[in-house]
Amino acid sequence: MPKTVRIALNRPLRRLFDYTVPEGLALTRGQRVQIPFGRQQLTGLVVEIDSPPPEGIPLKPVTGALESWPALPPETVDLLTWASTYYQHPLGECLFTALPPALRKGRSTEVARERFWIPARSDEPLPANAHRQRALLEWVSEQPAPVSERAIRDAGFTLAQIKALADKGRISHAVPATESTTEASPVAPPRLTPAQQQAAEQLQQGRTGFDACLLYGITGSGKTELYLHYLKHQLQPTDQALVLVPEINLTPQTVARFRHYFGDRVVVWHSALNDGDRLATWLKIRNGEPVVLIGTRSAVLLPFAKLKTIIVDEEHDTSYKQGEGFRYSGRDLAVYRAHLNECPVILGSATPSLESYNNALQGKYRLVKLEQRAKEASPPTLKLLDIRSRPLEGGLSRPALQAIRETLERGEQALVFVNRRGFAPIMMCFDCGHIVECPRCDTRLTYHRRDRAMRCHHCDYQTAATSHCPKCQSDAFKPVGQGTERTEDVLSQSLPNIPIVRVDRDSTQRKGSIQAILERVNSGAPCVLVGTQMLAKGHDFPKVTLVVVVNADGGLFSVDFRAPEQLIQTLLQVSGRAGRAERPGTVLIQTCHSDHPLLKSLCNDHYLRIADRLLGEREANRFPPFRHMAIFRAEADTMEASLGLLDSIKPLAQHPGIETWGPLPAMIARRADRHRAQLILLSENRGRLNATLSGVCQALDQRKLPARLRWMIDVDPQETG
DNA sequence: AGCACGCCGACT
DNA sequence: GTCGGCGTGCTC
Repeated sequence: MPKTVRIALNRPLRRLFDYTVPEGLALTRGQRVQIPFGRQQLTGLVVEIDSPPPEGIPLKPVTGALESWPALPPETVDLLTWASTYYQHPLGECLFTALPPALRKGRSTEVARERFWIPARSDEPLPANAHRQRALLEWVSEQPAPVSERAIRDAGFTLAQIKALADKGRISHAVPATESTTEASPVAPPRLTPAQQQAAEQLQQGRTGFDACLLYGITGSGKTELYLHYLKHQLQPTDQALVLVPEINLTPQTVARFRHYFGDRVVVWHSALNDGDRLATWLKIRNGEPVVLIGTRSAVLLPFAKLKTIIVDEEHDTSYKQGEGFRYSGRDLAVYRAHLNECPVILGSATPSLESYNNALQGKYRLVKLEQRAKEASPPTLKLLDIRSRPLEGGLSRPALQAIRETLERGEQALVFVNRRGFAPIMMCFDCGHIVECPRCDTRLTYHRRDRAMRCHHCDYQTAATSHCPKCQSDAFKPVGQGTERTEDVLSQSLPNIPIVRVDRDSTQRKGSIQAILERVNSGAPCVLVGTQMLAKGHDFPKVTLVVVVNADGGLFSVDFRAPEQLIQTLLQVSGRAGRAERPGTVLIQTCHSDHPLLKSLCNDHYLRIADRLLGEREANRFPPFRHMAIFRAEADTMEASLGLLDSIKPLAQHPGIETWGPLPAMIARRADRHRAQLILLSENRGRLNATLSGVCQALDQRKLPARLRWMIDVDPQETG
């Protein structure tokens, strides 16, 4: 009987395929193989060896292995197998996300692997006319060994010349020095303030093996120093470490800070890497080189061989949750990975997610607090500015504008936070009441005055702006509401000679432009920053002493149960930009609801007290984290089709201990001409919820659905609209 | 997801 | 007559 293996493919199939193993081929779990599939040749991953062969199906043999070693080590396969079940996403697609693009489609690791050469002891003569080969040999002998092939070619030699010398045995392969990723010179850990020192000691007092810590450190308390200090103390020379950061925080400054302490050990992983860099970095990780990897969400899936510490910075950040396809949470997988590896994980934030904070309260995570700013400056003072029946210009009230003026007169900088880009979120006719909508979505078009365009922020639709109402031709056709462009314009008019710097997705599209902007701002001249969410994340503006929040009311009455948490987090994060240097900061929050308890507590309480209250509300309503949530989403050409599909699966989901809500149309019911609906599942019991999801998936897989009717599952959804 | 097969409409 | 639209079914 020939041996058989079970193979996962990079296809949206919730099943595996069995193959026989040809005589003499040894396969292990996690190995890449070439296999015949229908009439195509595909790359697969071995997930089970010596699996019992299925009855009555003639098996094809594996064509061959792509490497002699497993591309994914056992721990990584375990992680992704668990994730596949937890998030109800096909195993093959999960596993393949842990491979760099080049390896997903059967490219060889050998071609891509950087070769190194050293001169060899051989006296085989070179032909008299081979002067390039002679020159190459001489050049290689002069370089510190081993010399990378890249360097040889950069020095003006060709692959043919290298090969000719290698064939004559005059040069030979060398194992690349793994020492290339050690610290250039030992640097002492960063100096800590007494408060940081105390927190550092608590971090280090974790039990051996798995240990999860929630580091609550207010903005400006110096969490990054703590991470650096911790890694310096914790990491052995051969260990690997993973530092997860939100995309926007992965700046050259952050990397430079880590490089200062860890030199060439620091390696980055983010969406802007090209396929070549991705493969090279992936191989480093896989080869067990002792890197300190700073990466975004997907870095948690890399095939670390010697992972000994994980840090998740800004753990509350919603961008850790993948919003499509394999909808995993980078933060939650980090914690599970620490479990598998029996290593510590630190979740850091000034505004911890209610999920993590609850875990800390339950004793699942240790809570370490750092509640003092590192520099002398005291925390910013928050003030509510009620704007009911106050005249506004570009969204700014007189007192707010006056405060900005005074800040500038003191030679300091101000930051204005507006939560929408563009000029105005709505264009409305004051004669007929017409509002311009997206033809493909149930949304309003945003007016972008800079390029005279109307744009949908939910699909790629865009059209030229008109000066008259497109319906009744009236010229009483006006922008309504605030966008960053409008606030920028008003500030330019009110504050002539003062630079107004807008920071949003539109103004920072060019690569590196945000860096240029930040450098200019931090050079220190008085200026006003106007921007969205982007400004609230990661960047420090030492000269900013005033933050104005144009409108805080958006999140106060939202239907999304996470809205209050996210409002508070955003406001505190943007507040944290103020007064980072010696000068204390002020935060003015414009609102029409200055007596709203949530906003009042924002000014009076510290974050954990607010979090306690919000958790209380979540508990009273049996929302996560007090029950587990999953959403079935459907989209189709009609709402009837979407709702119909969800209606038909609802009985399958109605098990004891599972509550279902809906199906209901999504908050934006039509998006890019697709009609979307959702069915929400809630349960106290994670296992039962998961089993229910599995059952419904199986039933749906067996059903033949029209091609244009799509469904998906979102476990632990971030957006419930 | 691919890819093939198959069955109808509108072109040289 | 055949080129090509995309509906359906299958992949160990």
